[in-house]
Amino acid sequence: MIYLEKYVTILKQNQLKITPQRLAIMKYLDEHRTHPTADRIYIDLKEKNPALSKTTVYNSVETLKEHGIIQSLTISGSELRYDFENKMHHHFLCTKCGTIIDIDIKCPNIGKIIESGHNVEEVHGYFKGICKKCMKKGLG
Amino acid sequence: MIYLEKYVTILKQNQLKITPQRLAIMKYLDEHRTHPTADRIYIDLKEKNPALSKTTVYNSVETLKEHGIIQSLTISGSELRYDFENKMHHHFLCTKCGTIIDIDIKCPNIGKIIESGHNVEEVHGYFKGICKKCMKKGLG
DNA sequence: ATATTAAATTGTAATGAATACAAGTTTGTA
DNA sequence: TACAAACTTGTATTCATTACAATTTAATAT
Repeated sequence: MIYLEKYVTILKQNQLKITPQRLAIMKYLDEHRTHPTADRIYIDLKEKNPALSKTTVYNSVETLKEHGIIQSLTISGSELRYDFENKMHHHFLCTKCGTIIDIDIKCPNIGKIIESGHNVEEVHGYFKGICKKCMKKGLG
Repeated sequence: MIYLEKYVTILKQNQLKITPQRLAIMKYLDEHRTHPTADRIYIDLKEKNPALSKTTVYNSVETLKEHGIIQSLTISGSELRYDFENKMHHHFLCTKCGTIIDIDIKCPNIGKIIESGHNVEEVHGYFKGICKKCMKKGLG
């Protein structure tokens, strides 16, 4: 379990208890950068750990999010998705293949909003359209 | 009903049938720039028109959205919200009072994404934090 | 005007993501 | 080793949204 040290350290830094469930969820999110839903995480992790509860997954991702360890996306509308990458970046949802692509840009408008008196805590940039791959396939 | 001409024109331009329900929904959205949910629209319009069906509201806002007459937001996560303003702008959700404020800025990053080969159809910029009013009240 | 037909509306039932809750278990510490 | 707080589990709900079939209405042609 030495390879889980990374996640143990993060949980300790956040004064969160180290549980096998949280470690499994963090490892899963770290290794699956596909912006999965809580339900997807649950289904996949349940295979190796049948005792896992859906509530645990929902609670865990919420806790990890509250501590800024992971971030959540609402780009697809009907469900929350999670991303182990917690630095600011944008997302592109392909309406053909459903893939969510990371867009590594920062929003240059935050300054203006802060200047106008609001306190900005989260920034989300979502683009929707047809991705490069689908365009090349002639699906555009 | 002369004051509904504006919405009649929009529906005609989009080759959509002119129904009292659609007119009422468009008028409501035009006059309530609070980014209401379909359910909010339903509850409020049902008062004057008890025969209104929830399904009609959900169908109508979806149709209006498909035609680009209105736009939808997923900023609050658990529900879809609608906005009569269809030009590109961003939104700020205050986590204290729940207000969604329009932010009249355009995203300067779209060009880069198009250059990289994706076809961009929708752009959403969401900011979350504590709004100016709540900050002044000392709620920050 | 009237008939026609495609489109829209209605109401109920079903789905699916997320949450509430109470009981039991585990973690970290004393 | 004992303890309290935190975490996990499973079930039962909630709530937004969708599916669907029957009915009604709007726009067009007669």
